[in-house]
Amino acid sequence: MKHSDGLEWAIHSCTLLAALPADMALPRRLLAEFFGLPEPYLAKQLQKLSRAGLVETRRGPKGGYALAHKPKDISMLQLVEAIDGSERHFRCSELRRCGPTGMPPRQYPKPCGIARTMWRAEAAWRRELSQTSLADIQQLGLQETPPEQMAKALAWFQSNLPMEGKK
Amino acid sequence: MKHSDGLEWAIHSCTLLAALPADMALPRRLLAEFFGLPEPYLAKQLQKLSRAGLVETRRGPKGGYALAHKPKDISMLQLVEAIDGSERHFRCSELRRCGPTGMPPRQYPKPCGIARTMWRAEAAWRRELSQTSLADIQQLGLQETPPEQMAKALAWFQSNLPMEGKK
DNA sequence: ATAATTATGGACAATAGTTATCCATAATTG
DNA sequence: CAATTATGGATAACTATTGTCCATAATTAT
Repeated sequence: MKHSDGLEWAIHSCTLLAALPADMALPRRLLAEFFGLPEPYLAKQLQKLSRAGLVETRRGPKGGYALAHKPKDISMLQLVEAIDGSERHFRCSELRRCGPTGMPPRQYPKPCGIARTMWRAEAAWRRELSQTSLADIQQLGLQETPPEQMAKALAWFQSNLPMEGKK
Repeated sequence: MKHSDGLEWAIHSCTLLAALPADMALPRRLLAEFFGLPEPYLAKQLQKLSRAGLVETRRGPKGGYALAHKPKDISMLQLVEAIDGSERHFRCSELRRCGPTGMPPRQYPKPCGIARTMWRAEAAWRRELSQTSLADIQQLGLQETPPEQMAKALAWFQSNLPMEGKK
């Protein structure tokens, strides 16, 4: 019972994209290098974000990934569901219908109380996640990133970005 | 990202144990048969419950499993953690320290905002689970079990229980 | 047009986690 | 002593996650 590592990567990637100038796309090679992640697998996560409509992609030179919406309009829940799916974590296999005393389905109008209880807890979890936006995350990041790293990151991008480096 | 099937089995098993007379233990063979589950693997789940101190075990004839506490004193959270563990679902791999711009650990006094956000949501999930007891689950079960199944189950136990059947 | 850059999606392999079984052992009851 | 029952270790099958590679399609700049 754990989230995939890809989820963490995706959230960090989107937080970084959120800091980019509006019209700019970041190629995944740079994304992967910036975080020290395996590029081909990060690509899978970005594809999921793309299919979920959370990031836009542009092919070709000057292409890459960019947020499809403003940071305040992307919730953590959307990111989580894009990567880990939106299926419930607890699956009810209708154990009450199994075994020598089980009855046919129509005898059970409601989902079983155990499942309802587990699902209620999941709903509370989702509610929390839906109330935090990428803008909130970005805000936290800006507050907590050491100034030295901020400077280092800026410099790194300036010397690695496809355009500005060579201009 | 899903709970193990064993969790569902464990919760159902405990709900059944909750209905037993106080001094009675149910052998796992009967537990497995009642729900139509593979006995050796169910045994693993019961072992986890036992190690967590949620069920008591008695070996030998007339032995088996019984709740270690009153149903109202066992929370769903305890059951979930006994089976699926109490580790956080979201693991922070400190991505902010990775890559060409990462800084040494001491530069980051607090856990990263992304992790804190994910953990806040997990806390909400835990809170819900901790507020529901096995007694609540039992109550739901009693309300929702079709009367026919109740009768069938009673009869099944009477003819299969080690003692009363042969007396 | 052509060449270079970049994302896409499918196939595939390695690793880890879950599910499942078996057995020798220990404890208890009668 | 014999029967019953849980324990814990070893192991195997299965499934999901993690990770890589490649042919293809799209876009940009020259």
